[in-house]
Amino acid sequence: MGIMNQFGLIDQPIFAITRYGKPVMIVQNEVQKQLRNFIDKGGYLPGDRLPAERELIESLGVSRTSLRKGLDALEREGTIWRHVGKGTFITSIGESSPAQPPVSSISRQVTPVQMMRARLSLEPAIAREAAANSSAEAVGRIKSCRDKAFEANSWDLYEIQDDALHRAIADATGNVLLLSLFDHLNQVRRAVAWAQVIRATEKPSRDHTSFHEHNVIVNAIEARDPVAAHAAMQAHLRSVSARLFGEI
Amino acid sequence: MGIMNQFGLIDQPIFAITRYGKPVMIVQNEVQKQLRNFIDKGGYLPGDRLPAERELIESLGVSRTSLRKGLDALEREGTIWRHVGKGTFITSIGESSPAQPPVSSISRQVTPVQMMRARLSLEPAIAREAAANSSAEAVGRIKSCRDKAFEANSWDLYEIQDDALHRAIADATGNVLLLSLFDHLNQVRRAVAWAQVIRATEKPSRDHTSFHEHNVIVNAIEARDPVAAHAAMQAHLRSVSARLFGEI
DNA sequence: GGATCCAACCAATCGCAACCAATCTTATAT
DNA sequence: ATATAAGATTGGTTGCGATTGGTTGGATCC
Repeated sequence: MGIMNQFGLIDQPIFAITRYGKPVMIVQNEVQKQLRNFIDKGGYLPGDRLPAERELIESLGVSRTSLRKGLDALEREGTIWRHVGKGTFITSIGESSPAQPPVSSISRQVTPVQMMRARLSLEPAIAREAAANSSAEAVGRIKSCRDKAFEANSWDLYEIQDDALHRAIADATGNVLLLSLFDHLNQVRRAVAWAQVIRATEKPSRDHTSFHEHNVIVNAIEARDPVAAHAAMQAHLRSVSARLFGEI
Repeated sequence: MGIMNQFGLIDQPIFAITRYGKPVMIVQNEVQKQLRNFIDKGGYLPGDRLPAERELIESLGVSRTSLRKGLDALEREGTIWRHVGKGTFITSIGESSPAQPPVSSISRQVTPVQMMRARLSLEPAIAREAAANSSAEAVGRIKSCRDKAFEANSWDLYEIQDDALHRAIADATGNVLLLSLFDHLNQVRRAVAWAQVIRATEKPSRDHTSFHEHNVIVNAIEARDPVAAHAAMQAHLRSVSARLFGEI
């Protein structure tokens, strides 16, 4: 390939001096013209794939070196787009798709213990932020959730309200990003819980330790005590963890 | 599945230049388009089961590899879900997740300070988990990243290597979910940083405080000292934060 | 001397086929 | 009738060969 400067390939002279002293734009590589023609006549639309280079050199009757020089120009210009192993494509507008792996894929790989450790990594910090930043209305919503969870008369309903409580806390941070992280975690948690442990362990004793723990958390947040909120949430999750696995 | 890079599947052109200024909405996986069409024409309703992959490749006339790539996209998008031994199903409304808002939306709403607080909420905990669980190979990768960051001779390159270092730490937790949370955070961070602060602040002093902080973190992880790792990461982020905002 | 051509090689990707593990179905034994 | 085992089906994974854009070095031509 040619020499690179900071803008790209140094390729053709931009202009030349005729014998009569009049500058003339050279504009294009001969091959470049052929390529443009080939694309137009061939009816290629945005997104379409051009023939492979090794085929093009036969269609156009040029060497691969100069073909690639022409393609380089077209790519620099933005007309085409190339990628090794795939081919050369007519440029089109696509969404930049960041493409996180789907939750189902994650939930398949993550073990219940890892899930618990992830919750322990994130949720106490969220409780701390909530204590530091929550508005009065947010605290009100949290307390409402706590009460509904307490009054829940079925195990399923309790889980729903427990979910809502934890999410209300994340919402109380006033930090969209933290809320988004919590939601992401929670989505995976639902998938994992559904597929694995929870249902296997005993469902009975809607023991009141969780309710007490909830109270400690909510009180710490209402008291705007970040350290206590962090500790309370950590204790709560450790308690849940202990019930599931018998330890951390 | 295709090869993953740190952003996801390598697939179609990420961006393109509209020479005529008119954006042309195109490009999904091609197969993805076919699949969407197939689902619509086939009258599949939420909860219905799609034909097996080995049948679909005949109906659509594509290879199983690329079919699965299309299905991956649809699953990530939430329109289908799959389970080994059962099949592929159209997502039913009940179990459809609340649809995470796209990264772009979040990055628009989140302030740099909130971003920093989110990092402070998650990354120290990740460092702790890394110290507790990292394998020897993982530590090696981390140290390699640290060295590359140290040797970076441009600010841009440093940022890239710094990114890689932090991600290597998240990877060292061995916890797919934590890694996924980190990636989610990082995606938003890139969008926010790009749009707002970072570039506005001074770029000069590649001061060595960050390098020293990196060393402290890496050493703590290598020493398998979770508490120290947590503290070191927290100190590092506080230091970065101080440089950006002048305080926490 | 510089551009061009050619051939060989590299690395990313794709298509294919075989294999794995979870699940469902069916047959068989008690 | 129920329980258990064997087989079939399904999504998930891996390895191989072919294809494709990217790169390099030497031969050739002006």
